[in-house]
Parts: sequence; structure tokens; C-alpha cells
Amino acid sequence: MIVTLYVDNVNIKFILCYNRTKFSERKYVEVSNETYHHVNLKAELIEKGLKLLDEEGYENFSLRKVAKACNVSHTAPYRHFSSKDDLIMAIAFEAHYKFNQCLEEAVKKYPNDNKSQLKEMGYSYVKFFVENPEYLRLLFLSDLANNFKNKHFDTYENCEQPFQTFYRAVERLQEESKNHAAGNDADPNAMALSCWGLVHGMAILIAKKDFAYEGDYLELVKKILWSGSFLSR
Amino acid sequence: MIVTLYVDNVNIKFILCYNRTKFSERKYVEVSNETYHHVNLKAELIEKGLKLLDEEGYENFSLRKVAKACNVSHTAPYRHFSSKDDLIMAIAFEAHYKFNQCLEEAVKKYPNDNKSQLKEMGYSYVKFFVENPEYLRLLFLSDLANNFKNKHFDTYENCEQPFQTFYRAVERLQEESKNHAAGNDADPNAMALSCWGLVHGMAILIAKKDFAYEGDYLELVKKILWSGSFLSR
DNA sequence: TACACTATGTTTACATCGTCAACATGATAG
DNA sequence: CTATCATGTTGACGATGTAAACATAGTGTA
Repeated sequence: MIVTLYVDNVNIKFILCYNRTKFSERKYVEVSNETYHHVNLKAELIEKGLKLLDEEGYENFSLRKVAKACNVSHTAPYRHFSSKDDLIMAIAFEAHYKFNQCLEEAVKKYPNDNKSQLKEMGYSYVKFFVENPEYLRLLFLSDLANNFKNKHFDTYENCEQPFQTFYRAVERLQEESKNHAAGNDADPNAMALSCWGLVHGMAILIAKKDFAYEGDYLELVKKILWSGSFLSR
Repeated sequence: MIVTLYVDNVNIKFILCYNRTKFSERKYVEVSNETYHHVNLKAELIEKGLKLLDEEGYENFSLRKVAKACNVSHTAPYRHFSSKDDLIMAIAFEAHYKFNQCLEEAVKKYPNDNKSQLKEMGYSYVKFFVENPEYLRLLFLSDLANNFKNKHFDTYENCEQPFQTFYRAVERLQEESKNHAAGNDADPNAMALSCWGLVHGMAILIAKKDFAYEGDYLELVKKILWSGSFLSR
């Protein structure tokens, strides 16, 4: 049942929920969306799940903990997700979106300079995963991430956007320098793999703390991306 | 590795195992077939564990399955490893050893050419993980790998060898080109991070099938490593 | 030889986990 | 008013990691 209240002239909608075991102990929980029922818990599961993933790490993540965080029985998530993996995929979708936003902001920073776009994007790429190390697993390193594309390409087609954003920048640069390109830069695949590989590798090494360095990692990355050997010609 | 020998018409099984702390002291220990005490269960757990990891993947790996594969009760591994993580660390140790061997072979291929050494090592690096994708998680991508160094540096100190092998090659190259180095190549950290990052990133992208390419991946990697933009100056 | 100690097995038990089946409730459509 | 469907709940299951208590075998020592 939906309850509408006016607090300080603001219209707030509530949904009537019930407590875990006893129907007598009911409480009101705010609804984030106009649509009632299903949408609410689903969104909350994704949100709390992402938080849990951040806080406790991928390997300590459990469906039951997410359910508990939402004050809901341990099987309630099954009304919205077919399995634990399905929930994780939905969370990964959310992460893809954030990651893509991050890359697109980098592109916007240099509207007319393809090289700078790619360098800035590389920097943002590394920075994003250094700041959100759990997303690394979500997007790339788990078994799930491996199957993400194949299994859910239709449902979550937007998840491919980060890669598209990256590739498009590479393509633009190649188009621009087509005439005087030589070596790797003449081979689109070689250029894409080397650009992406470098950035991807640095992000993982730093985020996973495999690269020991006393100074500021991100400054080092900036130095690498903006100097000679990267996109030099 | 299990070795079967016939001595005086008697079939004797041996297991190739290693001493807890030292890599170099590998020895053969006899396995008795039908005794209550399984003479070399520790080595067998590592061996079967590695096999299981290869076959079923990291996320489907379980202590109880390894125990079953060794025909032993599900708590027997606790006599040799303090936890599941401890077993995985021992397996990771084994994987580190193989990986390092792979890198050192690459170095030996070009005894007097530092640049070629590094290129060949990069190629072997990628090839190794493309051929053994589960090792990627074992060595780098699991939560455990994250803590590997800190927790077990003393016990498994040799596990650092692959990185040392890599770093030494970078150092040699830098020493060699010290006089005419410029840009990144003048900064050891920048050079190490960019070299390692590129190779690491390509290995992961290809092994995890995140980089879509119709042709031969390894040829593409070779092209990248042996042409202009990598170690060019 | 006898015996105690230690290393290395076993069984049992427990909490947590993902998942399923059976059931309850509440919104909604007829 | 009632049947149906969406979305909750409880309870059960087997798999898992791990701890505790117990069993056995090999070893060292009297």
C-alpha cells in the first residue's frame, strides 16, 4: 500500500512494508521511485550490493548479506534476480556506466585534440580503478566479467560503452594521422591493443599494489602518458 | 609431479616435492600406497590442487574437492595447511616458479642484448598467461594474490623472483643506455611501469578475452613489442 | 622391549552460503 | 467480491570452510 504524506509542503511517498518476521511490526520505508512495488527493492539491492562490494570486497560478497542490508529475507532477492550472478551482473552494469561516464568526461576535456583525448582518457582510466579497486574485478577480473558480454549482451548492451568510447578515440586518432602513420600506428589493432594494454596494465598493477613505488603513482602515469613513447608520432 | 619407477619389479611411486622454505631443495620422497599415513599428502594436495584450479577455475576451487581427489578426508589438508588460503598460496608458489622459469628462458635466449631480452620476456609473459589463464588469478588477480607478498614474504620469498627477473632486465637496459637516455627512459620507475604495464595489460586483455581480434593475438603482440614505439630509443 | 610422544589421519559438528519449494500477503483486474 | 499475480516469508537442502575431539602409526627413549 502506498501512503502519501506532506512534510514541509513536500510530497513524500511511502510504501508500506513489513518487518522480517512479524507482520505486526510494520514500518514505513521511503520509496525512491514513483513506481511502487518491484522497482524499489531491486534498486536497493543493487545500491546496497555495490556498497557491500566496496566495503568488503568481491570475495566476501554474499546474497544474504545484501538481503540483510535491505532488511529483507534471504530469498527476497530471487524475486528480482535469478541468481547471485545475476545480481552481480546488474551491479556490474552500474559500474560500467560510472566508468564510461568517467571516460567521456576525459574526451570532453579536449574536444578537438584526439591525442590529448586519448592521453586524458588513459589517465582517467587508471585513476578510476585506483580509486575504485573493486570495480576492477567487477568489470574485468571475475569469472562473471568473462561471461558478461556473451550472456547479457542484449539485456545490458550499454555495458560495452566504455570500450566503444575508448575505441572510437583510437579510431579518430588513426583517421587523423592516416597519411603520415608508420609502424604500429598503421595497424589499427596493434595501436588499440598497445594503447589499451598499457593503460589497463598500469591500472591493474597500481590498483592491486603490485607495483611498488614510493612516489605519487598517478603523477608517474601522467608522465608516461604525456611523454615521448606514448603516441609519439 | 608424480613419478613412477620400477625397482626390482616393484612399482614405486614418487612425488616431486619441495621443502617448505627453499625452492632449491627439491627432493624425491617415497609415497606409500596403502598406509594410514599418506606420506606425501602435502605435495599431492598442491599437485591435485593446481590441476583442479586448471580444470575447474579459481571460483570453483574447493578444499574438499582437493581432499577428495587425494582420497583423504575433508579435514586432512588442515594437517598441512592452516587454511584454504594457505593451500592456495602454496599452489601460487608453484605457479610463480613456473612463471619465473618461463621468463628466465627468455633472458637466456639473448645473453648479450638487453633490449631483445626485454622484448622476448614481454612476449613470453603474454604467452604464458594466454596459455595458463588460471595462473593469472593465482598470481595477480585474487584477493589472496594481493596479500601474498605481505603475509608470506618470509616463507615464500622466492615468489618474488618473476618480478625481480623482470626488473633486473629493465635495470640492465637502463644502465646500458644511461648516457643517451631521454624522457621516460631516464626515469627508472617510469620505464619499469610502462614496460611492465604494457605487457601485463596485454596479457590480461587477451587471456580474459576482452580484446576482440580475429587474427593471431600473439603475432600482434610480437609486432607491438618489436616495432617502433616499444623501447625505441 | 615397552611406552610415551608427535605427526597425521578420521569423525562429528557448526555457521554460512546459494538455491529451491511451499506458503502468505497485498495489489489489481474482472 | 473474488481470482490472480507480484512480491514477500519460512524452512529445507547440499556444499563449503573450519574447529574440536578422537584414532593410528611411526619414532625416540627408558
